[in-house]
Parts: sequence; C-alpha cells; structure tokens
Amino acid sequence: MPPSATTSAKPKRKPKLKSYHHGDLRAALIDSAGIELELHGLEAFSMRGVAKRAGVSHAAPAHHFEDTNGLLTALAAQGFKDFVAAQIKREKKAANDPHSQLIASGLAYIEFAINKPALYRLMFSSKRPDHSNDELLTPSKAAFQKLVRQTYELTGIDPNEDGVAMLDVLAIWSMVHGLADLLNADRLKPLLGLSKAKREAALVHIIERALPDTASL
Amino acid sequence: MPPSATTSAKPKRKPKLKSYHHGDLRAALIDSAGIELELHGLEAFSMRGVAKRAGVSHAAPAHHFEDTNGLLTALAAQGFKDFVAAQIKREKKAANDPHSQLIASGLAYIEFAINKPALYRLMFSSKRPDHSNDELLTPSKAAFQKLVRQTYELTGIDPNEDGVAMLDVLAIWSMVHGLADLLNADRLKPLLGLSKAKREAALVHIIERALPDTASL
DNA sequence: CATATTATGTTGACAGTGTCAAGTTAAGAG
DNA sequence: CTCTTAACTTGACACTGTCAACATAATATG
Repeated sequence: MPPSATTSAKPKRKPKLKSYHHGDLRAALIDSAGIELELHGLEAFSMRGVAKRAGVSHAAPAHHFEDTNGLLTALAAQGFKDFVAAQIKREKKAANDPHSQLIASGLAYIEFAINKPALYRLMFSSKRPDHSNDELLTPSKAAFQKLVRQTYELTGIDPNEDGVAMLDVLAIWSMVHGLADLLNADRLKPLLGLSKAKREAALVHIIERALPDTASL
Repeated sequence: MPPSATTSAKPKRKPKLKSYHHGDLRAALIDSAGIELELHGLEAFSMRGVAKRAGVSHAAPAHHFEDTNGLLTALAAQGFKDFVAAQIKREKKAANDPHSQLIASGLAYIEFAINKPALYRLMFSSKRPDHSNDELLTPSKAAFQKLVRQTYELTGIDPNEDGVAMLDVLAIWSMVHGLADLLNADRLKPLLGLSKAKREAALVHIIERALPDTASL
C-alpha cells in the first residue's frame, strides 16, 4: 500500500458512480490536493482546482475544511506522516547501528525534499498551513522527536534532559535540513549534476561533520 | 545611508507634490513592495496593494515590471545586495582572520533571516521571483562567490578549482542555511528562547562543526 | 518655439480566486 | 415513515492579476 493512502479503514468510497453524496470526500480532497500541489506547485494551488479534480462543486470542500489553508494544513499533516514513513523505510535497508540509522534518516529527509518538492515546501517553508493546529503539530513533533531519539541512541545522553545534547540535535537537523532545502531550491548545482550514488556519498560526508564526536565511546 | 536605498543617484523624486508623472516610480514601487512584503507577508503580497501604497493606479506598475513576479524578482535582487552588505558590515566588527570572518558572515546570514523574514523567504524559498533572470542571478551568485572566496581564504585551496574543497563550501553553506531557515520558520524553539548573545554563542559552536579541519595548518 | 513621438500614467473590463448565503438532496435518527 | 441534519449545489460578492483603450506630459525633432 502506498504511503499516501488517506483512505479510511471503512471501504465507503467504491460507489464512484455518480451519487449526490460522495462517501469520503474529505480523504478524496486531500488526495486530489496532493496531485494538484505537485502538478501546479504551491503558488498556483487553488481550492477550486482541487474541487474540480475531485469532481465536486467549488463550494463542497467548505463542509470539510474551514478554508483553503485548512486543506493545506491537513495535506501537510499527511505529508509529515509520509515523511516519517519514508525515513523508516530507508532505515530498514541500512545497518542497524545508531550511526548508520541516523545517516539513513537524513538521506531519506533529503530524498523527500527532492522527490516531493512542492509537498516539502508546504511542510517546511510555507506559512499557509496552520502549524499550531494539533492535527499538523502532532505528526511534525513526532518527526522531530524521532530525530531526538536517534541522537540519544548515538550519544547515550537524552537531549530532552540535557541542553548541550540538544545542540547535537539542532546541529544534525540544521545540516540535513540545509542540504535538503538548498537541493530542493535547485541551488546546489555541483551536487545535482552527480549521479544519485555519488551525490549521496558526498552528502554522507557532509552530514557526518554535524554528528557529535563519538570517538571517545 | 541605509542599505535599502533604491533611490537613483539623480535626485529626481523630491516633487512628491502630485504630478501626473512620478519621477522614479520604479524605485518607489520596489520600496513600497518591501514594506508591503514585511507587513503582510509573502502569501498576502499584492501588486494592487503596492500600487496603492505608492499612490498610483493599480495598472501603473505594468509599465515598469512585466508582471507581479517581475516586481518580486527586482525586490529579491535588491534583497541579495542588502544581504551581502549586512554580511560585510558584520565582518568589519569581527577579528580579521579567515575563521572569524567566516563566522561573522554566517551569523549575518542568520540574522538576516530573522530580521527580514519575509524578504529572506522571497529570496531563498519562493518560486515567484525568476531566479534565472540576470538582474537577480548576478547578486545571488555574488553572494555565493563571496562564501567561496572566504572558504578559499580559510583553507588555501580554491573551491572553484578543486571539487573536494567545494564540498567544504557546500557544508558550511548548508549548515548556516539550515540554521537560518529553521530559525526563520520558528522551528528551533530551544534557541529562540535564549538571549541574542547566548543564542549566537550556541550558533557559533554549531557552525564550527561544518568548518574544515584546519588543525594541520 | 512648435509639433510629433513616446514614455508614463489612468480607467474600465475580464477571468479567476476564496468565501459566504441560500437552496437541494439524501442519509440516518426517532 | 417522517424529520432532522449533514453533505452538496448554485449564485453572489469582493478581491486579484492582467489586458486594452485612453490621457497626459516629457522629450526629441523640425
């Protein structure tokens, strides 16, 4: 099953055969919004376009989302769940030591920024989603706490308890995020020219600079 | 003189006293656009709002900019000039060794992202400006080459000639940009709580992780 | 200086947007 | 089976960017 399957557990939406009520329009709108977003970009995103794609009238979404930004909030929330899922998927392919797991997590972060550029921008660089909304805040905090946990496993110090250890977290996050963001914005020409394998090899070297010194362990 | 003085050298624009022709509307529009941008944010930016602020009709700007994104392109270009100016200003207050100069440059980068949040986002995270336009490309490339030069001075190897040395540049840029971007997005709560002095002390430690090993020098 | 040209401004129109109000349909409660 | 209400449609409004048509004044030209 693809990660973005917003489909609810109850199979209520087979009857696509023209009925006044949709069945699960909310999920269908989020799906359509994801397609519209990657297709036309964040700047050209429109609620009416999403409604048209979902095959409903322009005002139908109002019954499921407060406004356009409300839909984008839900979409970003789903994005963070997919984001963490992609990280976990990539970690499984890596060696099982904390260092390798952290690197895998970082590479997945960067891969996400490249593969889903518009969604990434919505999640990390847009003010349109309501980042204080619980529906979004929960999965985004979960993504951050995942990094905290992985750093903890690497250093043996809990960053949530130790301010200096938290600086390790911020350093790793900033480095990975910086790489992801600049690649997303097409600004790292020297790296984008390389093959994926060579690019990731270079990325690993750079990310490792941000990792705390574990020689003493 | 404040950095953002878009005023042309020739003092053509004193006659604000209601004349059909403005004198230097192009510069006035860029100034107004900068104010509108920081006031209402990038998402709510509107050409008509800028025109109203400049005291002209809604269609007047069309004679000076191809479209709204054209105005944003010019604004971003001016932003990059101010950006480099802010870096230079901060470097002058720092010690004159390559390491200190690079740190000062990085802290100015981060300060800019915090002090001019909307302009920063326009320059680094928006697709509305035409980043391939020469008017914008020239100052943005200049900002990058400044970093290249400063890294060169630190390591003694020209990154434009040596691929490995270029990785140093990318690492430093990514780390500083990551910090700036996350602070801009209000995502580094542990750092934003601190006083400016304490915050910058922590930032220096983090940035230094990205710097190449110069112990061998 | 007088006139023609052109740059720079205005107004009005159009399609597209988000959002609201009012009406329609059908699902589910009683 | 009827009634309430959630889900959807249509139509309207204010706002946006952009275009076309027109007005004005700065400047080039005879």
